[in-house]
Amino acid sequence: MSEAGNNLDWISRFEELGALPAADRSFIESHARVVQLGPEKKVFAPGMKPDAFLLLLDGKVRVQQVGAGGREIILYRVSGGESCIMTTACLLSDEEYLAEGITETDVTAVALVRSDFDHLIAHSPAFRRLVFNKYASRITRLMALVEDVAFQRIDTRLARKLLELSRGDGVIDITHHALAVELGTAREVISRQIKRFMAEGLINTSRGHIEITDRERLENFAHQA
Amino acid sequence: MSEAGNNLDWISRFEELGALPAADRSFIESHARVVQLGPEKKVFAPGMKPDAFLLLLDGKVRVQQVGAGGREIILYRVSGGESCIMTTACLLSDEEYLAEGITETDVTAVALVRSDFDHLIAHSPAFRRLVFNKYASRITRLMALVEDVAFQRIDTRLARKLLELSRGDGVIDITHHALAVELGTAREVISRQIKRFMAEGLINTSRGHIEITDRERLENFAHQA
DNA sequence: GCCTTGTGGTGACTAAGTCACCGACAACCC
DNA sequence: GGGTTGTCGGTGACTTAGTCACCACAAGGC
Repeated sequence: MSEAGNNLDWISRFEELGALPAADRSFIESHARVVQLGPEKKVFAPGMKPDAFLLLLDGKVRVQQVGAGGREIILYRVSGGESCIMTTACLLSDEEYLAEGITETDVTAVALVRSDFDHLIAHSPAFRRLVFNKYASRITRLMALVEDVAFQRIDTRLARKLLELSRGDGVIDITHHALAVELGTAREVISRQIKRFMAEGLINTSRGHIEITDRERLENFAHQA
Repeated sequence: MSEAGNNLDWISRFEELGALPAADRSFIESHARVVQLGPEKKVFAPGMKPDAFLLLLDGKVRVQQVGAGGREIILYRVSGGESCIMTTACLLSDEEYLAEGITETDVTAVALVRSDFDHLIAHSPAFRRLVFNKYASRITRLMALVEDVAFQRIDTRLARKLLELSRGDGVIDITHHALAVELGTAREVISRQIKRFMAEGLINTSRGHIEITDRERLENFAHQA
């Protein structure tokens, strides 16, 4: 974890921070630490307790859970401009992390130690809004995830995930294993489903690579039921 | 929804409210509405938006999601002394309810309209703590639920649920269908698992009734993996 | 008595997950 | 180049979970 200088102009890049009153902005500027991390680094792990509030400026962090049998599932991702609710939740309720957070890209974040976080929450309505708006909408997303896992067929879930991950050109670079982790299932299940999609002519695949060839029919799978 | 007088002494019954500074307490007393509801009433449903913050004084509300195929799963319960995060989340982020809330007993609650809620959040650190502590710990519970649904076998999950629901005497009055809703699975799956537990001598059952006869071995099922 | 509703039991089937293994291929070292 | 190693993906055989259709029985209303 390397530290960068404190006098970058990150605060203006971060739109919602830019909207804060001048007093809050200068409080943050003088108290926050800017932190940088490479890709595939662990930000936190189960059993740890957060010591600082984190605001992502740039990059992406995935938060995933590891089950008993070693299977994993991705709960959500935090990207530039957002804070991690897991961290906020644990800070607020003084609990341990249950999941792990892993950087997926180079990441730049702002860290505020607990006492500074408490001070801002207490004194800045704008900062409170910034923290709790995202926080709240993440809860509804988590509930939607429960429904997804409990009730949706995996062909539906895989089709959705492929569409979500595909860039405009319908190309995805990902392994079957990584897709299994996205959905919290087993690699073989993904492999077989991918084979079926390919037999149907919906996609083309090669090692570590998937190409959507019939987006329309794939969307039919995604939106069924 | 019937209204009771505003001058009950509910505020002292609610320990965490009792800890609030006098100014906050009197603000709540003068602005809050006390609401009473019978059992099995819908408090909110998917698509609605909350218009007031709710603090449960007495009773129990279950929050559950209905999936596409009509299957249901219970996300969590709110009981006396707690606020409903779903409501708080939707208030804070201006979103619609995704799940439904149903009273399980007679319920007494305190309702604070949005503007009064905002005022307290802004001006009372103690009220903020009260709201967000529970809020935060509920998030970690939701994540644990995701793991449970995604990775645990249903014999494990059922054993756990039976132990959780059993009173001290190991007696539970519940139908197979209701158990299926608790776990987000199908009634037949529960019926068969119950049959296996009975064949193993772990429980005794009759219509709408389950009795744990070998708690120790049932706990082995619950704690496996 | 009959009829309706709620409850749970069951067989036959499909879907999903597990286990064990294997082959293809890429990366790396020598 | 050849050899080793690790990742990636394919597959058969099996178990577990969920679905579908139907039936039997109990409780309560009429």
